Amino acid sequence: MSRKPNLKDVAKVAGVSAITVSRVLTDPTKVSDKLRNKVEKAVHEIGYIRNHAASALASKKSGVLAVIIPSLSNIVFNDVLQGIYQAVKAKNLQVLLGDCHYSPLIEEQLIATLLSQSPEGFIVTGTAQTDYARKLLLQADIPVVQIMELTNQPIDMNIGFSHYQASYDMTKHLLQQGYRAPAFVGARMDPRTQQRLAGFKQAIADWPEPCRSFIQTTVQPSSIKLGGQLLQAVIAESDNQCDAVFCCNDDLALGAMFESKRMNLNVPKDIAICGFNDLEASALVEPAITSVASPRAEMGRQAVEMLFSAAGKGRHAVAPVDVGYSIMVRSST
Amino acid sequence: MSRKPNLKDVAKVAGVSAITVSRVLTDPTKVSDKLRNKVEKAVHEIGYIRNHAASALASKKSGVLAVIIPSLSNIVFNDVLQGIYQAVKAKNLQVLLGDCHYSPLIEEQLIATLLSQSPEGFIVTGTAQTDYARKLLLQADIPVVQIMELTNQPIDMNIGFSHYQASYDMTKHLLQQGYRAPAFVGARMDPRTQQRLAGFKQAIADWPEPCRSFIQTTVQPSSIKLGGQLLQAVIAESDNQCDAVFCCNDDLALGAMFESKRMNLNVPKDIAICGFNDLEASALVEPAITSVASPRAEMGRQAVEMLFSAAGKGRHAVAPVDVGYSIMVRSST
DNA sequence: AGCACCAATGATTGCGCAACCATTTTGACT
DNA sequence: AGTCAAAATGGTTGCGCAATCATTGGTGCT
Repeated sequence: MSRKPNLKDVAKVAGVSAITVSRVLTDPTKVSDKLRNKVEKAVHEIGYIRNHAASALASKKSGVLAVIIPSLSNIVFNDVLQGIYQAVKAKNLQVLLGDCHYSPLIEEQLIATLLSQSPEGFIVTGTAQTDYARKLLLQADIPVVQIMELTNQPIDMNIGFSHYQASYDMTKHLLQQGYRAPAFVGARMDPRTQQRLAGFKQAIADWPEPCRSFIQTTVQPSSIKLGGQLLQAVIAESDNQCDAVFCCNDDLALGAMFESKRMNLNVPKDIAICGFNDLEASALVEPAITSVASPRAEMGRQAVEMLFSAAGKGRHAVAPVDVGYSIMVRSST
Repeated sequence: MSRKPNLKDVAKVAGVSAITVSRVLTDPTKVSDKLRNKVEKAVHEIGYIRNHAASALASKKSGVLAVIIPSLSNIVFNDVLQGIYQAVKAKNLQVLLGDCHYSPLIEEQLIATLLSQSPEGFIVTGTAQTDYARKLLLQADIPVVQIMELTNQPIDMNIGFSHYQASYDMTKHLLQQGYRAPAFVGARMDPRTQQRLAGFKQAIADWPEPCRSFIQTTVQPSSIKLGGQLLQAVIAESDNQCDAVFCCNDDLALGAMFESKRMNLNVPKDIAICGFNDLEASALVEPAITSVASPRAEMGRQAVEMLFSAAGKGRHAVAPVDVGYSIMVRSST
């Protein structure tokens, strides 16, 4: 046999009908032990592997879960992915992963492409999908979960936490520690970073005593190195007045921390540094960096569970889930 | 229209035949401008998305690339993945990603599962596949690339570099710097880590002058924290004799570096520290950490290219590729 | 033994698309 | 205008499987 074996070939070898072979592969309990053994032997003997395309076409089940994240290089989404893969392992699912590079337009194209695989569920990051992307997702009639942030107008289901509120709390923490000239340092400036910036501004505005504040942002992607550069920039721009730096993520914060060492600045005396995401390194550098922790893997896991409990129940089958966050106060502030 | 639109629905709206719509989607140059415009308008209007299962079944092309990595949490494989995704973007391919958690048995199951999707190519990490996994891959009659390491018996194609040689060179560097009691610190102990350990041992053995060496390993997964613990352990075990620590990766090296600060050890005077993989942080901590750099994203990119240039050419269409490495000497040694 | 009922198995059919081949239209040339 | 080749378009069919319904065989009961 040169071509790939199909169900009929197995059936012939096993001396049963094709549909019986199919049943052995999908639900062995439906077949008697005798036939099942014969079939399994035949399958192994000729190395039969089911044709997924035909199976998906006939059954209208693709066994595929579509996931779009904004970046493969940002370790934050890796944690979420790990949770997703862990939850998916038990179920009979394959993950189709797309990286939209923080672009809603690329995301839209990816959604169209991934939808062509008839995924049984869709996980997208954030809430900034284009109108057409939303339309496609709604039309697909599959459960959709938007993760990472919370929104009032979810496409379907939603799990995340408030970056605005977390940032507000962190800024308040800085002010409570006595810092009166905090700076917000942001890179990439994706929607979640902007929400963090908004929380920072509001916390400053709400503070009863007078205080100054500085803002230094760039659309460049985050990196540790960039954190050092932005620290330099904000110190220069503030004319040495700023006494605390709230970095929009821990990569920048680590970079700022390393740079402050080089500049012989004492953290937290000369300047406080805090970040966001609570990467492992943040807790282990000296001084350890105050950061915002959130249960990312758990969020990924729950997103998958939501997809499953929502299957066939129409839109908004599961209420939005706020996974919360914690301000991990450490010696850097 | 409640059910999902299909080719015929689009054809009706556009006033053409179904096959014309199909052509617009697969090769627009085969259709006149007039019809193409009509079709594209209709597609967008009703939000048509091609059914991939049917397409794959009819055309015998799945448009899928299977990739297996040992860990999603190890940032090293992220770099490779990025390269893969970048290379795949241009081609009309989707990536099916599997995480085998460093287990050949899970890998074997994953290979079987992913093969059912009729991938047009397969990328696996390392060279430690089980015999049955190798058989399945060979039988599938698709191009296969083993990445990360080099091997004399590749399943098909192979791209990577010698972890043994890199480790040998790094150890030699330590000895040349005058350290005479280096320790190798390893976690996870996957095949590549073992190759690094072997390189370390050989370099010690080959060194003309007498020197001591220490080895501290664990099968626990790597982490920054673990790096600190292993540093403590190796110092204790060597009775304070060891003067250099070669960590099997940069996570451990960073942890060792942070820990050495806490222990008030001067790096590199009291103790040298070096790592492997050259993560961004390694170059930016103070003192910067000597490490082994390799072109990981480029490796991923090239692996995809190899799959393509090999398509239809049978086994070993492309010779093994050694992407090499560089010892990044920094102030920690 | 006879009956009812359920489990096990089989035959037919259609999922949605692209390959293949047939037909029509276009346009380049005499 | 007429001819022919090439380009554009359409009709029919089958990819391999599982849903559906039909049939067979077995079991427990009176």
